[in-house]
Amino acid sequence: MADVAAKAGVSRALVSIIFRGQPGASEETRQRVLRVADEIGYHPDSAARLLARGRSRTLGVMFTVHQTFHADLIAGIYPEAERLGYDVLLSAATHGRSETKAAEALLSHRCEALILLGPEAEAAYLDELGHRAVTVSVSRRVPRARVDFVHSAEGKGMHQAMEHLVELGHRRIVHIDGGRGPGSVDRRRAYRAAMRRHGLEAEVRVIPGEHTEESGIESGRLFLAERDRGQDLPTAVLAGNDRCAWGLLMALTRAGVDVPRDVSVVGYDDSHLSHLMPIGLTTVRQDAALMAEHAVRFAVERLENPELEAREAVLDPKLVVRGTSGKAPETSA
Amino acid sequence: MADVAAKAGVSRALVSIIFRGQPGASEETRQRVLRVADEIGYHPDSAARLLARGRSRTLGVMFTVHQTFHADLIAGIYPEAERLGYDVLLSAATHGRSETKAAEALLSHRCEALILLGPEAEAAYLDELGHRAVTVSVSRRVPRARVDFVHSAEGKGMHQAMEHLVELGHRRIVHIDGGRGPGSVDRRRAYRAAMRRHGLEAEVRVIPGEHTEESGIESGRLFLAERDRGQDLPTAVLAGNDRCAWGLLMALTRAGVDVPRDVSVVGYDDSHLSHLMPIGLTTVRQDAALMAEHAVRFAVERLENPELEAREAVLDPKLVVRGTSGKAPETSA
DNA sequence: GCGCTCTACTAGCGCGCTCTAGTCTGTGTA
DNA sequence: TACACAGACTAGAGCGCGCTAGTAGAGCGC
Repeated sequence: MADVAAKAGVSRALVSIIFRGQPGASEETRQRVLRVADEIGYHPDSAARLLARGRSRTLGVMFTVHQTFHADLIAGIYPEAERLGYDVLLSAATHGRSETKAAEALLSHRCEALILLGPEAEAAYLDELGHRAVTVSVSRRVPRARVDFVHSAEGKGMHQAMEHLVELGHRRIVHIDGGRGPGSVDRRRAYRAAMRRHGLEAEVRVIPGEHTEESGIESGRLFLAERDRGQDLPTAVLAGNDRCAWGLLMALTRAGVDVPRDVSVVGYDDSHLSHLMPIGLTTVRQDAALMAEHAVRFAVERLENPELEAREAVLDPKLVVRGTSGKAPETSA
Repeated sequence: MADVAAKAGVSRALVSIIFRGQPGASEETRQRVLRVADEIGYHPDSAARLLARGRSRTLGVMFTVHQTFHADLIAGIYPEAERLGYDVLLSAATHGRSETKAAEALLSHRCEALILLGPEAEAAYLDELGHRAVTVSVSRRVPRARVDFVHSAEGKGMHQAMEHLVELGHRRIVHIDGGRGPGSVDRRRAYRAAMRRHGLEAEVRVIPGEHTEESGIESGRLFLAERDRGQDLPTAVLAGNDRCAWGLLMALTRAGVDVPRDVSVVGYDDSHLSHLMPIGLTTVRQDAALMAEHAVRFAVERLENPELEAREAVLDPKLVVRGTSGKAPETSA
């Protein structure tokens, strides 16, 4: 920067002004300085800028690397952040890299706010994060923590899915839950409530699972093993999310079970994968772009007005009926 | 930091030493300072650290958000980077956020090296990046650019796949290519060479595509439309990558075409999705963990020894035979 | 001529840390 | 006793910017 200033015959301060796009420099000088900078190959150093300015205008996003729905969310976060003049940095949690590490990395890189996509860490830790920086949790409710919360109305989504299945004549409806996964508790509860409402209390069955393909496959194997022992298959399965639904679909299909003739399968998320299945997946759609937008806006608004309380946005999900759900098999009535 | 120093009754310099884990502080003081820091909630500010140290020890990784193979690579990058004492920052290219933007973001956040996963930007731009920072390209060859290159031996992979198919009696083998996607050129070339070698020049057919599910679906539709017009289906298809193979599989399966009885399908990558298909995907395996390891090591080695020339690592891919490839239908001989 | 405002620009402090070049003890050695 | 030396610690410069407070000069009205 000093070199640019010297070569252009101005002070460093003016170069600074020009690179920040601030008024206070004549058009002529501006052009000259920019040209000189380009020749030298000068790019402002954001570490120094950050340090001097005290603000980074950077949002940190933590996600899970194989969670396809997160990819959809990320795609939605970038444009909104850019619109509001914020940078975005990503940090992934993977097998072998805890959420804690991912979050700390973002924080130490001076992200002003954290957007956590479906965090599974302990509530106490999330609350701590909420005190260290503006924090938004997507999909995972963290009660009593200083954390904004964006999610879809899990209850409504499950309700729609259940109505759909019951209308198709299903009674033996099983739910594979999402374990510690975000939204799981609410979905499980809504499933139970819906079953009860339809007088199907006796049929309630929740299989512990998680939001992975493997979990779906495992549940599928379980059903098949039960069938081989003479039990009936469920007529419909409400999976914890699309990935789980997919795994289940694979397991059933491989074993010659016809979906939806023998078993109906319903997912959750409507990640972009769900219409890329052998038959389109009936699923509960969460609008990723909209959720991302809300998350970014929550973060930015609280950054610009620290007085603000943590808020909650509930978006309406919508059942998307595709090919994996159909009439209940007659024999099962 | 000053607060910690004051409260612990030492100088800032000593606090710095302790937080860097350097020798030069007694165990007793060390404990005391750390305890005080914890009480105050002090975390070292990496922007300032970075500025003062002149080095960030941070690797920037650019990836494409929906490219599942990239997720596998990222999962491999973290542990290796951590082992070598480097931080990792992620920046995604998406629809609406160009690779240029993603890369510039990393650079302006002071990443010392860039690891580009399957970049599709112009070679000239990649070369420019190579001059601005240590740069490693994974999967995409950039001739004559100052960029390290990690990839698998595309030729060998395609060779194995072709031998496999020919052995199964296939002759009408079509290749859906990957367009501008990384490795496409080499794969296309290897496909042509293999066809020639087996005296199948007349059957050579390359369908322009890309590394997406959509591309696979489209190609599938094309084949089906041709069949409806009386043409024969190909007996085997070598897709550009797993995602493309998957899309193709979906399109064919939906139309009642049996894979592998009627058509064999072979993918490329062996992303973690490929064994999650209705029937396991026969595919050419690229070892993501190993590629990631090489990429990180290249970057770090060149950072610590700037004299080093850009290098190339070629890893041997390996055909993984699963369920989607089988004997050629007899009628097609 | 004066004071005023406005534009174009500059001086220099400070952001929070690292790092070099020390100082100050206490201990072993000739 | 004198001297070297290691260990524990500190002073203070400097990393590359942003920003506040300021100056110099042009233009204007009276």
